[in-house]
Amino acid sequence: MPRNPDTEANILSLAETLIRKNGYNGFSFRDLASGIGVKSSSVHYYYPTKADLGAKVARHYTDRFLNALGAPEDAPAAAEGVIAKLHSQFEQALRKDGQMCLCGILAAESGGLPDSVINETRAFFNRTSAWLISALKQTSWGEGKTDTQVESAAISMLALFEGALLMARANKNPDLFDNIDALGLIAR
Amino acid sequence: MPRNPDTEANILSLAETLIRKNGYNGFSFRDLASGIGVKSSSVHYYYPTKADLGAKVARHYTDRFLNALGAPEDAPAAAEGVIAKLHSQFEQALRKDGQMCLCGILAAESGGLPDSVINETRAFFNRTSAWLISALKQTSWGEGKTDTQVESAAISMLALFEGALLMARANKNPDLFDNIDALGLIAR
DNA sequence: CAAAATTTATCTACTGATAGATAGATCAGA
DNA sequence: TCTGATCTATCTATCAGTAGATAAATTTTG
Repeated sequence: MPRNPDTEANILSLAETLIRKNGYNGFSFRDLASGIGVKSSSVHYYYPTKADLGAKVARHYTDRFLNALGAPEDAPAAAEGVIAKLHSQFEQALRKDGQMCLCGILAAESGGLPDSVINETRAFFNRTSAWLISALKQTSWGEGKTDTQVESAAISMLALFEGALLMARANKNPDLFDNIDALGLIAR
Repeated sequence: MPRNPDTEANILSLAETLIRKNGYNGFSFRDLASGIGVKSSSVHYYYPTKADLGAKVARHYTDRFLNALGAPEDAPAAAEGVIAKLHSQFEQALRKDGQMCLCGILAAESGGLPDSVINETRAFFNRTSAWLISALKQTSWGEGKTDTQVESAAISMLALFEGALLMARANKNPDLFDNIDALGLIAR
């Protein structure tokens, strides 16, 4: 039996997959353990509690998501490009076998989650909308718009993408995600 | 111990509340039983399996939602009015102690739900978007628009509302739902 | 109408499976 | 030999679901 130095990372990765498929209440330490070939006590060794694991999965997901977006200053100069960038970022989540955005599903379940998990979920939306607001302000569309207008567009855009993921998933129809009208949100 | 003839309805109602708070995997027959003051076996008496109960909760919710919308022919004549009607319908869900749309949370969890529950969830989106498409086609905004354009706007609108509910809930900030820009989706 | 049969609604008590979590042993490598 | 990582074994609590009893209400029948 060779040692596997990647156990910790494997747990985190599988936990993300399972949460995005079934939600926080839809997986167990035993699922993780059997999925990567260890015992459930070994999972507890790296992540003492489920809340601890959930919070770290969310943090990891958020960091990766924002890292892929890059610095707001490097965002496309046209608002259409900013939208396209965010769109493709969310679309990757969906195409990778019909998965929800991790924080979308956590937000839906947030009524009964441990505080640490909710806090990380909130951080995802805060950080992503901050990126979007910065990126949109730099575009020519953003010129002459008030802060309130830009913020409203940013939040609406995030909501639109999250909701479209939700519906595409329920309908088992990823194409639905491509047919949404995000450009309408910057039509005025 | 007086008999309670409303047990069946009480179960359905509490099940809806609990699903909207914690999700399908976040409540148990025992939660229902203790919540309404019977034993869990009595819950099984009315709803043999959890899948059965889940599907009936979803069906009941969808019927109530569409009934409140009324016939598409009776929808407001202006597209702005149609949007306002749908908006207020979703807002009620949120204001009634920060709850998600039932089918929104079921859609998020749909990767691991029984087929009967998924089917009812899908029916909610199909029926609601059908209403919205019919209602929008009657408006002056709908004149001259192609079927594809109207359908895209309708689906985008539903997605926007569902996603905004999600975010408002995660942020424990219902006001977020009021600041979204649904009118942008009919700006062109 | 009144007795008998049936149905309805609830209970107690239980099953096998699974949940998250913990204690203590073991084993490999520095 | 000490430390990190994994194991076996177990705990308590809870899960969905079932069996069988029971009391009351209802329906059927003589």
